[in-house]
Amino acid sequence: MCEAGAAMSPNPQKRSCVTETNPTKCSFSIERILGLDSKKDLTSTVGKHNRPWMECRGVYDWRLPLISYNLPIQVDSVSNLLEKKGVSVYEKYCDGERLTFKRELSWYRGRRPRTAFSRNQIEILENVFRVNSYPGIDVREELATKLCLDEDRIQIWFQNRRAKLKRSHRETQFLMVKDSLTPNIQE
Amino acid sequence: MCEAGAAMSPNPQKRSCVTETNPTKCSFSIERILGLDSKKDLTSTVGKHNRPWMECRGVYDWRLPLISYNLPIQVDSVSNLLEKKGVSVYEKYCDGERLTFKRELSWYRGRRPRTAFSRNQIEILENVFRVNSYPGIDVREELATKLCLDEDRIQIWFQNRRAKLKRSHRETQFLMVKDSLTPNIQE
DNA sequence: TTATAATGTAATTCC
DNA sequence: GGAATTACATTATT
Repeated sequence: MCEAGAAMSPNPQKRSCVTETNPTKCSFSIERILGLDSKKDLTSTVGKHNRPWMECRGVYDWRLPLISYNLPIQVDSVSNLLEKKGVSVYEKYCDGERLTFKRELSWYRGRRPRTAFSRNQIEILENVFRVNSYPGIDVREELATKLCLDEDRIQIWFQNRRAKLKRSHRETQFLMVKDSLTPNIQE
Repeated sequence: MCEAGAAMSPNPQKRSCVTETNPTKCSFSIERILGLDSKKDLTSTVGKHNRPWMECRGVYDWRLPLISYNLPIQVDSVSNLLEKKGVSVYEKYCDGERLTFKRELSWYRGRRPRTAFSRNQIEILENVFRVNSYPGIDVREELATKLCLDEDRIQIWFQNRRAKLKRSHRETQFLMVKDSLTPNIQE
């Protein structure tokens, strides 16, 4: 998660840095003491969240059958598979062979199914957002009750909504600056 | 994160629901929606902390120019209001009147750019964490030197890491209790 | 393809 | 230092 876009944030560190070059070659021996060279098992203890939608069956079972068919496609990577035309999401769940694939499979298993807000839900959320984009826990709970949503969904919605607003502001400002800095050559 | 408050309660959403019926007939109290009942003055603490990235210019100035773009406005209604009154962006920063407004602004004015730790940094931090999740100032300083990070980042990282660990423990316990209380009817 | 729900986590604030 | 909450970057779904 952190290494993907590592060039994103400007890191004002200007000391001589051994971070990327040779981390195992530090003069002090923390790495050795801690056995830094051992294979990493950092993923074992992380990412365990409460995901009730994974447990339940029946109406709440959003997952697709795991052992129905065999995927007749050979792919080298999950991304290839994902981008392959004609391969439905349903089929993707059914391959149990490849490691990367399994990893991705479990990944799919662990993600909450995307919530599709109804029109009215959106309408109310937007109305509240216009007045207060940072509703407290009480308002969120009340909204959750009224809208038949988890409070978590409310909170996430407001977070995403704030990000969207900020994005739009940024774009607006960018365009304004761009326009103001661009002399109108046409005339 | 997203586990605030009611994160532990799997909400089956079976309550009586007004979502589709009458969205405009909500019984929210104005004060609560507006967040006026629990509004705290966060502005009094602004500037109380040491935030060198706010002061410096040049290479350390991660911010975009205050004027023209990267408008740190979130509440569009207020923003529109001010702009209609001819208040410039810079003036908005200096506005000492509106608490909610300053609250929004303070986040943008003084927020440190998100640090993207490298893979090696994370690896070392995780290794240290396994051995000691409460490193003293000496270890933190040593880590900071070796990893080319501010000691502050180290401290925050361990703080967040402890929170993460605690979260995972809590969720594991929750699942265990839930499982033990759920008789396996399928046998 | 786009919009946005969901995720992980660094950063902030208050206690 | 912990709890809660936020912004931010990113992923994945529709």
